[in-house]
Amino acid sequence: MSKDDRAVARERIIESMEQSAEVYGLSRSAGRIYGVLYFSKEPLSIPDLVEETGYAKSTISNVTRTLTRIGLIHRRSSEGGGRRVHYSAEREIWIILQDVFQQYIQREVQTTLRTIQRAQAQLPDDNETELERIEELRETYEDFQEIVTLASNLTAAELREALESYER
Amino acid sequence: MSKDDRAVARERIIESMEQSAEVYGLSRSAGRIYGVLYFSKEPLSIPDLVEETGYAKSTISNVTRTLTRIGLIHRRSSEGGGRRVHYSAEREIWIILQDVFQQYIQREVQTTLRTIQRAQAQLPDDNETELERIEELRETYEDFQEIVTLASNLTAAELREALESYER
DNA sequence: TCGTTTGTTCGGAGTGTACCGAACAAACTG
DNA sequence: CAGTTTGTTCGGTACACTCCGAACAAACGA
Repeated sequence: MSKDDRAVARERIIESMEQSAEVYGLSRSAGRIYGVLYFSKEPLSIPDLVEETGYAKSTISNVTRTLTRIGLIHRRSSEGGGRRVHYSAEREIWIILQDVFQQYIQREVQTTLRTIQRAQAQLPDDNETELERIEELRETYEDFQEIVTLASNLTAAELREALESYER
Repeated sequence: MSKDDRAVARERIIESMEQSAEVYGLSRSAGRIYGVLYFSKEPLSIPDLVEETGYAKSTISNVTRTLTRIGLIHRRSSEGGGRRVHYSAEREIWIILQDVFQQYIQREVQTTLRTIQRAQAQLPDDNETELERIEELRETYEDFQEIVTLASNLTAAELREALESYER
């Protein structure tokens, strides 16, 4: 109801975002900065963010760079065309997750799969435990790759529907 | 072909596992220990692992505990029933991933969702940007939760099939 | 032009984490 | 029973990471 209550609710959610940030391998400051931008009506400059978050200017500068690189926030040169830069949050969280998936998981699965395939190519089939293990791994990773590729072409709603409508 | 070549291939894959371990928030040593166990014909004791990996006994002890807790490896008291303990790798990687999902992602999504719902309950509807933002968030997280729940009941093959057979 | 504002870069302090070696507890083997 | 082997616990070191403040570069306004 009161302005205070709303601020408290907002603060709780931002704290939750700080925690989520850690899970995804980012710093707490990244979570807070994203959170503040998420709730802000208009894009914020670096001094604004310093004011809102209490972090040092340099911290804001560094964190906004990585957040921009990942795609969690967007960087806009202000209307005036001047040096001043404004940041806004990407609010389509599904898109963010897909990007993270693309960058981390998929890349990681792909390089692993390549390693496995190369290792396999170098080995003749003289039937040993090791070779079976490697073959096992390859199949699993091929499944992963396919799943990730397919999932990253769907929206959250579509993915949900795909799973809900699936009959075993 | 030669024993050496096979060792090199194995080493490459284990290095790749070290890297994957970091992505999943574990230490490099955890990746290597899992890798060695993955390729081992029979379960290994802590001294065996010291010999194979070069890590200190204490490191092996600590890391095996966390790996066991997560479910990546299994701990077996040896046949003799004595004090000696043997470890073997869980080779169904999909099961591992599901567990990690369950433990990290789902828990995190759930607590966030609870926070949002609580925040929402405290606020009346006096139509502000912030309220819309929170509502937006809630819907997204509800989708996530549903997706994660559904996916964690499927095997990799089933999930793959569900996605492949989905028509937009 | 000079002072002010904005953003980046750099070095450093504080903190957490991975790993090690030593000390210890528990069980086996002679 | 001593001596050995196995596993855990504890303190310490090395290293990476987060964040800060200061110095700097670039653009603005007087």
